Amino acid sequence: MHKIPSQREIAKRVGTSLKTVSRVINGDPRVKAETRARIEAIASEMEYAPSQAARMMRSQKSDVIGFLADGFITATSSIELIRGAQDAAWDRGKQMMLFNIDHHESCCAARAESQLLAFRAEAVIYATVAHQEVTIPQRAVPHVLLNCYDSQARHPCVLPDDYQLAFDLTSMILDRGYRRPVFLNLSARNVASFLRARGFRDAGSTHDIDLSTSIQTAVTFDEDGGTRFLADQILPRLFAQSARPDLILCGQDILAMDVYAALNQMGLAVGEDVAVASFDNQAPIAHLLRPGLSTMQLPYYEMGRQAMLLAIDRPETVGPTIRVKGEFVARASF
Amino acid sequence: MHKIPSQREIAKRVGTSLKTVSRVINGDPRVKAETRARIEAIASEMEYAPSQAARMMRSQKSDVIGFLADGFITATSSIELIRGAQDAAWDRGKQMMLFNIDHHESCCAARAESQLLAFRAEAVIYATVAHQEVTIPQRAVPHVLLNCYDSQARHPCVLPDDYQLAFDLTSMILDRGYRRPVFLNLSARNVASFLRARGFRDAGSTHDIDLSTSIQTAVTFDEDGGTRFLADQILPRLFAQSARPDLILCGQDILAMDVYAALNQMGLAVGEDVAVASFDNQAPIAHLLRPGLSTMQLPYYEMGRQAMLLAIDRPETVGPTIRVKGEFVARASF
DNA sequence: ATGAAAGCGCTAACAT
DNA sequence: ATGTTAGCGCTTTCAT
Repeated sequence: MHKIPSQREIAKRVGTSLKTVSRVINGDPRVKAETRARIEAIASEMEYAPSQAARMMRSQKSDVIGFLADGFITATSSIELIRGAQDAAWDRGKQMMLFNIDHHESCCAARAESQLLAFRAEAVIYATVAHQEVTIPQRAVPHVLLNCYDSQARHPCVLPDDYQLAFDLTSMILDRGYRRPVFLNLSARNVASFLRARGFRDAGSTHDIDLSTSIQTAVTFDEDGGTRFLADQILPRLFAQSARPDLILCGQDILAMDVYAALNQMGLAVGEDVAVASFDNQAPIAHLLRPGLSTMQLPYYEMGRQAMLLAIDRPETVGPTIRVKGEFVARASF
Repeated sequence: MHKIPSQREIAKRVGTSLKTVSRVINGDPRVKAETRARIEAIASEMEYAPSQAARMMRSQKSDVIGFLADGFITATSSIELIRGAQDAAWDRGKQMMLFNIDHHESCCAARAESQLLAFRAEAVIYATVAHQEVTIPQRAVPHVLLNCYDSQARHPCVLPDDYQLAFDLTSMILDRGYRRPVFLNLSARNVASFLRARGFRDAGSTHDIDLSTSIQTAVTFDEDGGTRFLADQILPRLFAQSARPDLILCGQDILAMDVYAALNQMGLAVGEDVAVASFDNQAPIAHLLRPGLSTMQLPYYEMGRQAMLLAIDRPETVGPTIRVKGEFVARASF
């Protein structure tokens, strides 16, 4: 276990002043090339590494950005948010500190907050697993909301453009000639679902097709809070009608899994008898379903990046709402 | 944007010495109750928050543990590792710093390392997505390996007990009366798969059943590095034999998805005509398959915790290998 | 191009 | 029970 030397110790060994060493370490050009080389050699030999603590203290800036992930991080989505933010922080020479918090246990959030205060975090990103409204009061430290928005717009925020995602995907569907798409949406309690339903409907209007009756909620919650999908109840009903759907649009990839199963059970071949499309939360599922599921990928990585850039560049407390578009990933189901 | 006061400023307002304030902040009991109350009141009124930077500098300890996540964090498994470590750090008053690195881009790992040095991290956890062997030389900062082990055992490590997982699951299968289980394993390049195959076989031996010919590799990699499962090729062959399998054990939940599909296609009802069991990587899949998939859950959360505890409590560089057992999650497929 | 001095906020060590 | 002093490692400011 080796003790990391200080600039003073390097200065002593090199026979120069502390300040000159500091200049070299910080890449200040006003040092004679020869002196610089000597110092660099010795520093590296002594395995010098600057002390962030001392730097923070003296310069009064921490280069730390906090990331509060609210709700248990289990979904792939949240990881993409984190990765995007992490990479952006990294690019800008900032250090991101991650905390999993549970909004419902206030003690937990409070501890995270005091940690971030102790590190003098310059900004905080508050991210939720689902696109939702939250209530975050104004704070001393600027906050950026990620995948959520404040009820009173007190903070800048970065959101998936769910309306546009649905609008674009539906337009693509109609452009390819499908005429009777049905949207199996997630719970309408959900902001994303609400926006997507509107995007779906509006894209229909643009093509002179009334899709307002082609939207169904295909998920319920059982007593113990578990999610249940209803594809196997809804689809047989739909296909019993005279005008059968030609495409099933699923609110989530995992719902698509159920839709595939239900369609198979009904003797329908996905991609041939009926097309399926979805919104992408879980790449591995979309990839492994057969035929591969064509999905509108949510821009979580990019959202994470944007949030971090806002956090770094906009010290103001209020700010813009950024909506990020998705990217369509074509596979074989549609 | 409020400037956080220092202990000195509080001392001035209260009319006491700096050190007394320090005592109160740090919960030192040797302060008159009355003085303590006054200081606490003022501190809270001034919104005092201790400076971690100053603390680190003076006390020469950082309370920071680094977490290097090698390979892109996409799998649910990695998040559980991170959550476990995070929670343990938290409980012990440590701060965890997370970095995603890509082993193949050395620049990236180097940057993470210098960051951790700058923060004077007390230990580093190096975690991989897959259970594998790695080569990590001895370092100045103690390393704990998580989900991987050093080729020369130079570091303590925490691993899933894949052998035991398979042994226990297989024993359970045989105890319940199944006599012809088949193990559709992942690639044998994989350490976990290798160990599980042995556990499967040995559990068979314990029951006087030879399972050594009941193990098949059910995954290949296509040119572009994508994974392909072979359930639909393997299963029909197996079921064409006179002695049909009575249970399919899958190396991964996502493979089980394919197995369900293949069995359905063959007109076999999972849970009735044939049982299915699996090793759990992706809870949502296991939960949503119908019937629900019974899986041996990998102990990622617990592994993360253990690794963090090792990192905190064992400053030595070398150390033990900890193998963590899984927990069986019963659903309806077996 | 180089250096000296001060001080960031805190705590360890040692008084009183 | 409380206070004084010194110094952690660095950067800022001001000299030379």
